[in-house]
Amino acid sequence: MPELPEVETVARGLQMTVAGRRIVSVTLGKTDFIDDPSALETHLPGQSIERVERFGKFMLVRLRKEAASSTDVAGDSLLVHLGMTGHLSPHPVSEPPLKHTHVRFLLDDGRELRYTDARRFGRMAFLPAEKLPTELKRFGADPLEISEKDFVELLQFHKSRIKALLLDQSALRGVGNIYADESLWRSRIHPMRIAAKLSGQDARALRKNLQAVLREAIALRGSSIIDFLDADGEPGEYQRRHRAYGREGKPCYRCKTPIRRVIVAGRSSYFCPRCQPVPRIGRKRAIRRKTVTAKRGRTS
DNA sequence: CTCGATCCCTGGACGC
DNA sequence: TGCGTCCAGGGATCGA
Repeated sequence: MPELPEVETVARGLQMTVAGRRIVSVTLGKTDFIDDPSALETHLPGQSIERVERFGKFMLVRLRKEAASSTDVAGDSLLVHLGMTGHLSPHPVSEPPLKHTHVRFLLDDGRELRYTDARRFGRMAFLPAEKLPTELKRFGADPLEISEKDFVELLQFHKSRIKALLLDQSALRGVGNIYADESLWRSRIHPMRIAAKLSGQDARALRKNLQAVLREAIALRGSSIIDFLDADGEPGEYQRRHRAYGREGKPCYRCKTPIRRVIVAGRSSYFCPRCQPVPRIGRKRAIRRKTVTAKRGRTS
């Protein structure tokens, strides 16, 4: 579940370990998660890794052609999404590849940058310089950089549930299920509240808490629930700090009320029913839905 | 615009 | 031990 803090951790690690290296060749395994596999084989060999950045939940590997005279001009890039189980890390070529290794970039120093992804929920795409700006415009603001004014307006203009909005990459880039739930718990906001109906005070608190949660998670190298390891293969520490996510039935850290789980925007959402009360409208809706699903037979 | 449902994919947890 | 089933979940897509 790499979200913003995990991807930031991996990107920083790769920046330290592979920036400046030249890609010698590309070896592909399964390619159904790659936009245009042959573009990787055609365009990557010979280019150098100028730097590795995070963009939302993507890693943006900025490349530089051998002959390029200046580093100011944006070059081609490789966009990598780790999905649920993706790993991107350098290994000595002598080391046998792990199971589910689908892409190997041979580097000019005798190492290989390997992409491993059991579930192949990740994505990889080569982006020529001229296509990068258009691609990046599909995404919303970085949650760590968005101003208070912009954040409050973003909420005002959306009638969706706040949880769905937080997860919407075209609204905010990088927030996933864990940090959405954690920031809502800290802000005492129920995940089903309508974004536009939140008070300005709630909206401002949510932004502050979201940013705090993300910064703290980055400082602890992210959460490693099951599948996530950073570029050095070290698990993150933030999962020990989770106050809502994954804690169904366990007591709320504030009020001891058991944490509950509901599905919002198709995702498990953990919240404290006492600290994060359901708004009146949401309550009516929830009851109506319950009646309907009871007739149909249920899913859990 | 926003919603839910469905699909993608594999491995871990759990029940028997 | 082994098998079947459920579940996790980001994102694309489709119909309501």
